[in-house]
Amino acid sequence: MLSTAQTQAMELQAKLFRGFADPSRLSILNALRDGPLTVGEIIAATYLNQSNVSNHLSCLRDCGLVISAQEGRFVRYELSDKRVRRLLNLADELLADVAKGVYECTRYNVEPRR
Amino acid sequence: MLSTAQTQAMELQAKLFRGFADPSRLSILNALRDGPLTVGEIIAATYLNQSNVSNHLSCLRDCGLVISAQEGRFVRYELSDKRVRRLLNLADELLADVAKGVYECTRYNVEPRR
DNA sequence: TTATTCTATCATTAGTTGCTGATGTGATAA
DNA sequence: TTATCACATCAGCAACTAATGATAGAATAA
Repeated sequence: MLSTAQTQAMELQAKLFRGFADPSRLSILNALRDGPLTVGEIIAATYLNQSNVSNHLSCLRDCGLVISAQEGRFVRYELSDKRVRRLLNLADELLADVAKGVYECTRYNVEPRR
Repeated sequence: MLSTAQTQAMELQAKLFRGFADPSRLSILNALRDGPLTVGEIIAATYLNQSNVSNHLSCLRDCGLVISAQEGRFVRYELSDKRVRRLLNLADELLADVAKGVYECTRYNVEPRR
């Protein structure tokens, strides 16, 4: 049986992965793979709007995937840990092999809109 | 600017992570870390109900994270790739360090219900 | 054959989450 | 000071998704 502690650990883990599990957040994380960026630079790199980027950055920061530093009027963000990059790399690798399966995963949200 | 190809790649990646980003699916994946299990064994290990497990397994299989094999009346599931296990391990590691931050990530769905 | 076991699928519902525009805040410039 | 810039926060809506119970199917046992 699952203890409460195990359940909690899994909820935490799920929340961690949720940081990676949205295209907008992933595009932000990918933009940060090459180094720190200000919010404005992230907006330019991702073509998301300011409000949207800021919301996602808050989540990513709260969840420990990125860290931020105020620099004058700007705020600079970067990946918090080498392992965040390694997770992204590992996902890239895995994706290369299972891409076909993922692409065909039509269980949720890929049905043509009516 | 993001090309369509890049956008698609990120949507695929997000979908891949989404497989990990739900407590129920994670509990299934964790149960499978130690080796293959039948659906019934997964139900017993996770305390999720049959329908729920079956739905999540379909998604995990479609997304390439697990593979299945019929064995008589039973269906045996296992992780599809060593890298799935490595992703889980890496997440464990990362979580140990950022657990505090994740725990305090109250942006979504952790507010006390009113 | 019929009954039983094991698993998959489906529809409904309730809850969650991302997006947007408006507003707020803090820092610098004029 | 006031104006402007960079960013954060908030509320509302629209869309998505997980859980459930009912049903269906496939394999074996009786």
